[in-house]
Amino acid sequence: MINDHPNVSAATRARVEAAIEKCNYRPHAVARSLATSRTNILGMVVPESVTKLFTDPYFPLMLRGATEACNRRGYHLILSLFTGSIESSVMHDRVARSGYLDGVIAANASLDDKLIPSLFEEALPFVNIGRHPDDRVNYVDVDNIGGARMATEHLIRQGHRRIATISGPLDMTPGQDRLDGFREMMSTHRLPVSEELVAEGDFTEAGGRAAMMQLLAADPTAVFAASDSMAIGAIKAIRAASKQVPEDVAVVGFDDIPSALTVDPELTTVRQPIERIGQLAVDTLIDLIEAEAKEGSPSSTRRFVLPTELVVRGSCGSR
Amino acid sequence: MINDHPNVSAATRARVEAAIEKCNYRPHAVARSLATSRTNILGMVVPESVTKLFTDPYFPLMLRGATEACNRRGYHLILSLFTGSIESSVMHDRVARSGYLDGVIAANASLDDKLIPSLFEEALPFVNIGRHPDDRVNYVDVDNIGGARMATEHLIRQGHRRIATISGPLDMTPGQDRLDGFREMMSTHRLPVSEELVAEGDFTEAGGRAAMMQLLAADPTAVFAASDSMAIGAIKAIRAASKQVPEDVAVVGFDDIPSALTVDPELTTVRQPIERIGQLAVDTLIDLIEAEAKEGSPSSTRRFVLPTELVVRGSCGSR
DNA sequence: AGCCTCCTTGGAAGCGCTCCCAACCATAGC
DNA sequence: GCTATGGTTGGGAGCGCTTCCAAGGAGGCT
Repeated sequence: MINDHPNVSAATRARVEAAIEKCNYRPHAVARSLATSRTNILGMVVPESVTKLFTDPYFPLMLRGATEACNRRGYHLILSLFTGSIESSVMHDRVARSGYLDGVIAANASLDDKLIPSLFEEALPFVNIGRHPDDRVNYVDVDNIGGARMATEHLIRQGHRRIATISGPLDMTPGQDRLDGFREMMSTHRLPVSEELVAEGDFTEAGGRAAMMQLLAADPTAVFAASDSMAIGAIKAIRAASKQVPEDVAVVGFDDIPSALTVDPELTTVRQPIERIGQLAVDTLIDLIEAEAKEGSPSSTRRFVLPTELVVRGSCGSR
Repeated sequence: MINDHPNVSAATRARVEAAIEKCNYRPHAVARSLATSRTNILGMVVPESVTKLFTDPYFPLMLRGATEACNRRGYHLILSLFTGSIESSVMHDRVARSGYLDGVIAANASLDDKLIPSLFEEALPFVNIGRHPDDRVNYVDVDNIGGARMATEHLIRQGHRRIATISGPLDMTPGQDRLDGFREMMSTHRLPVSEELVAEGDFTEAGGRAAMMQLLAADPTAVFAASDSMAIGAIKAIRAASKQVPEDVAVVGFDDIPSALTVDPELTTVRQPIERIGQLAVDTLIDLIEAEAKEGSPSSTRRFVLPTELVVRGSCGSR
């Protein structure tokens, strides 16, 4: 009875522990898993649409938060990137039915991603990163709408009227929400948003650059980019058009990735607690798994929306 | 006999497969693992000294290569970042003795890292990323010395004589090797390398910037940075000192990360096949595991050194 | 037609652990 | 001194798979 059983005498315990020490014994995790039907392994699943963004600093940071929580709570993390070369139904099966996973974190599964239905089918506990309309889905998200509102309002307060936005992909909820927040705040201030002031990016620097080149035709005095990578791309496009940031065009980003501090001028941005998201997703998932094990039935849905915060630096012209 | 047994009649096989289909049956991976003592799970271990570099694009790319190979060959990958908050002996144990891993990839374990001895002790097959002097260690590396030589030689050919370098951390082999390559090529051309022309960085952009600020005192006409992130930092420091790249100071980096193309001017750099490293490490590890399972004894040591390639762009002044 | 061989198939053991239950011992109460 | 009680310990079943072996069946040979 290695497992902290309450009714073992201290003497026996000591004797056993001495023996363990002597033989250098380790319990065999696989055998234990078979007996308990628990593996202490979680899956982190990155859908194909998101894998290409994997080099954005967002993912490493989120992953670092997730692994930190796993380390702290004694779990392992299997990383599954859907890499296109394998059919995604195979990957879904491998994740949902591998038998190795106690639970899964879905990294920004889009609303129509088939991953989530197959997770339900296998009754595998999971937490999505990013909101999801199905009310059985547990998720951890950040206040994208609020953040986008703050960013937009800040630009409006600076006196800007012709404000453009580079949205994220509109099939991803953060892309959608940040655009919604922008539109709402513009409309609150009765500022029109003509279609030439909106360009869809893909969260990458190259995409931001391309979108900005297009937006420059509309001659905005400010731009709200839905990610820092895109904001950095936008700054480059603005410079390439021989304009100054922030004098000619003010720029605000979203994420507060490390390089927001290393661009010139430093990027005004909406900070989201990226590592915290990974941590919280893992902690929530483990709580879910352990509650289910204890109570025997799936526990109530858990949802967290972390606050975002405007960080004012040089790129918006207010410093 | 689900497992491709040779002596099963076609009819029986078909019947069994129909039943499998009908009951929606999946073999229980954990039970199978217990019986075969194979899990098809690999570990990717990132030592503490390297975890802080985890947001550099290098790791996501390498990881993407590694997961691609795992997907292709039907393995899973457990990601272990040593996050300081947990004592590293505990982490070593959790990796080497978890019982879940068929093998391990050590991501740039430094020469004195205790991870490698504990892997030997458990007789767990492993592949290190980066060379290792112990001749029992399998590894995958890139030709860091050759790459550094090419970069340096290119600058010399451009007519530079006073060439500085920003090295990586000298307790990591790539840091050491790239500095060696630089020194060798300088010495080949009988160019002195005074100590004021060498600054140690930490592979980060901030570190590169700080190192460059220091080097500017020595007034070099060119600088070889041992990573692109550091090169980007260096460019910023050069600009901050009101100098031009490449006119006043030519810059060459190392890695060819995606943002080498998005800096202005585009970065001349030494390309290393980052995703390929991850892939090759996984493929080698799996080969090792499967050979060992077949032949019963540890197979011979495998070592790969991938070539590097100079990519000439704008930052070195030759275009 | 009988026998041998090879192919096929079903069954049992075992992987190393947990969990449960029954047996045990010691102590205390009557 | 005997039973009741509670705390302790050892043993057996079972988790779901693989692997090995023996029994059964079909076909070919003499």
